This record gives sequence, C-alpha cells and structure tokens, in this order.
Amino acid sequence: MFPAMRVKIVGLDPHQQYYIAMDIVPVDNKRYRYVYHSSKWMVAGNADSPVPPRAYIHPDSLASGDTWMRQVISFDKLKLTNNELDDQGHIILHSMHKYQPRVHVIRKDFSSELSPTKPVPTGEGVKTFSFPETVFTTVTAYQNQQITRLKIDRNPFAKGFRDSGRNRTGLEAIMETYAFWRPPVRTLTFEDFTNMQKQQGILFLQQRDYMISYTTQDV
Amino acid sequence: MFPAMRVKIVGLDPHQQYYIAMDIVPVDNKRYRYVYHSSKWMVAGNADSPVPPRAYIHPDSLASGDTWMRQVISFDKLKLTNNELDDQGHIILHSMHKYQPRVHVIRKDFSSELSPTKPVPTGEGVKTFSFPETVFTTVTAYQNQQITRLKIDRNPFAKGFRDSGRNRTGLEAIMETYAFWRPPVRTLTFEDFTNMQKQQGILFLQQRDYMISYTTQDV
DNA sequence: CATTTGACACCTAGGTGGCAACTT
DNA sequence: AAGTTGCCACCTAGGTGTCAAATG
Repeated sequence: MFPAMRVKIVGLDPHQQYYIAMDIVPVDNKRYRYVYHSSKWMVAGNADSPVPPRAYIHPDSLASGDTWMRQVISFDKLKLTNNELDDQGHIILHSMHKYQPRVHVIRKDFSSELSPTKPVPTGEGVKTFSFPETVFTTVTAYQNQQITRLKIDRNPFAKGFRDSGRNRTGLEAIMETYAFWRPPVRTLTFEDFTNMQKQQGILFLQQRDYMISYTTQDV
Repeated sequence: MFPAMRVKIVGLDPHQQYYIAMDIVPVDNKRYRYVYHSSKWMVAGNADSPVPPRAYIHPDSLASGDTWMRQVISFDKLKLTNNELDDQGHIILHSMHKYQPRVHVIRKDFSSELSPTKPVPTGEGVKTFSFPETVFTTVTAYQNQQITRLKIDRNPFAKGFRDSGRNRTGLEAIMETYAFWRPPVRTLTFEDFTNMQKQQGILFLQQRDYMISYTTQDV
C-alpha cells in the first residue's frame, strides 16, 4: 500500500497500553469502471459480495500511549490483496470498488477479540477514526499518468522507473520534479491528493499496491 | 555475530510473560595473543579494564512462555563492537579477550531495571544460563583458514567468497564441502566447533562479527 | 608490527512498475 | 476487452570478507 497512511495521535493516557489497528471498509455497494475519455469513475453495477474485513495490527503494538504519541504512526507494511483465499494475513479487497481506510485505537483491556483475520471489535475502549479524503478506488492497472508518476517519483523502491536523465537532461528533470511535487522536506499531505482529484476527477490505485498518505494532528 | 547463538527453551509457565536477553561476560582477566607456529592462544598480559556489560534484549520480547517455547530463539541480530563509546546499543567487547555469552530468562514482573545499556538484573525472577562450549576469543583478523572457511561457507551473506567453481571444478567443490561440513538439513552443533578446537587448539572470531551457534534442549 | 578504517564486490531479502502471455 | 499471473530489470537496505591505506 503506497503511499502509506501516516497518523499522529495526541490525547492518549500515557501509561495506558493500546493496540493500534487499521481496517478498510467498503464505501458503498457499487462496482466502478473508469471511463477514459471523460476521465471519470462511473457506477458499473452492484458490488461483489463483501469479505469480512480483516484488521492490520500495527507492528509496534502493544505499546503505551506515551510511546504511540511520540512517533508518527506509519502503516507502510500493510499489504493488500484481491485473493479472497489469502492466508498471508493481508487485507482483502475487491478490484474496482471504493474503500475507506480506518484507524482504530484499542485499549489493552478491551482487546480480547483482536486478531488479524477477525474484524476489529467495536464498543467501549475502542475509538475509530476515518478520513474521507483517504477514500480510494482499487484498480487492476494504472490508467492515469499522474498517479503512475506520483507512485514512481515518491516511492524509493520505484526509483528505477524515474525519468531523470532518460528523455530529459538532468537539471530539467529535477526542476520539473520540484515544480509538480514538493521539496523532500515537506510531507505529502492529503491536499496534494484532493487537488489531483479535482483536476482528474479520480483517485485510484493498483492491486497489491494501493493508497493514500497523509499526516494529521489531533486525531 | 556469526554463527548466531540459538536456543530452545522448555519448562516455562505458558501464561507468564518473559523477556529473553543475552549478555557476554569476560572469562578471565587476561589478554591473549595467537602464536601462529604453534597454533595456540597464549596469555599476553592482563585484561583491559572491563566495560559494564550491556544486555541484548531479544526482539521478540515481551512474549508469553508459550510463545517462547514454540520457537527456536535465535540471536542473529546481536551486534558486537570494540568501540567503547558505541551509541548503537551494540555489545562492547575488547579485542583479544576471552568471553562467555549468557542467556537470561526474565519474568516480566522482575524486569524493572531492564535496559539495553544496563547490566542484566540478577536475583529472583531471573534465570541465567551459560554454555562453556560457547566461550570464544575476539580477534582483529582471521588467522585460521578453517574458521574463515566456516564463516564463508555457512553464512548466506558471504556466498560471494565461496570457492565453488573458482579454482576447483563444480562437482569437486561440492564433494569437498559435504566432506568437511554437514548436509544443510542438519543444524551445526557445538561438537563441530569443539572438534575444531581439539584439532586446531583455537577458536576465534572477528571484531564486529563473532561467535558460536548451537541448539540445545532442556535449558 | 598489529590494529583500525573505508571502499569495494558480492551476496540476501524484498519492494517497484513494465510487459508479455495467459485467462475470463 | 478486461483482468490476472509470472518474470524481469531496477531499486533500497543491509550483511559478508578482502584489500589497501592509514593509524599507532
């Protein structure tokens, strides 16, 4: 899942132990298709039968509120699959559907049913947060060059596909990168994506490799 | 530290939480030198002033007795240094000294003082095990070809230095490997090393990269 | 003279999109 | 036509011993 979801949490009890988990739930019961000439997602029938949502338990769990609040919590190890029979503990999604990632803060004393292959429990001791700007649509192939480019330019592992010096001069490529993306010091925020959504009318991501990144205060 | 120390533990309380830690303590207060023509370690004066031993807390800590007993516990991430000012949390040793690694099983409720840069606590709730056959001498350069070869042949990361097919034919190299070392299925045990000690009169290892591997039951 | 340091080639391990071949 | 799969080159990140040079 790239870009990874990143959150900062305040207001926890420093001495209380918490799990932090993420799950990804359907936004609606529709299936979508991408219409290339109008650059829009269109409804294309009803959703496939949903799979019970799995939980991704953040690997730093179990930790104290103090520990969680001192770091940016990154979900960059979360893996997605469209294989409904997956036994690797990955989160299972359908292609061409809309999804909402959610962050759960779970107090240790209410975590009896916590398991990667079970839905996240609800109720007392569990707080759930979701950010509408992180809704995304799963795809099976990139259909928008700016998304492809985002993923290539921002992900260190995709450096081999960058333009730099191939069909551009070195300096030209650097300048262009800086004109579209921000300097490396600044974290990419959800505004970057919503702006792209407005421009493109879409936001999509690929099978086994999706998603949204942002940093927010005051969760 | 290679080969890594590996242990199997039985007899813990399955529901009790434990830390498992390793430290490495001096065997005596002597400094050694290696006499090449006699293939022996000789005393070469008194030891350097000892540094307070650090603890390597196994990364699977904290875990239940049940969890610990179900796996082989490997210390392959333990790192050594001879830099007394180290701030990476590595275990600090002097070159050309003899050392004994120790394994500590620490019940959670007696682990108040547990820290990577502090000595392992002693007393109730802490059990310490040491295996005399894992004593080793630190060195600054390999002086025995069979040790060099052991480290090259057994460590996946050193595959680039293996003999296979360089100054031998492929089959010849394979046969020779199997004649001296065991088939890959079998775990290298301390007997392999003690036999080498008897033959060679030595057992030594290199700075930033040492040590002994064995698997034992009934710790 | 022994020891330490840094650059190096060579590995393991795993995360990228591209692409051709295949399935549906 | 759209989706899936496997293989690929290309990366990151880090664990090996070697060697030459610097250090003492």
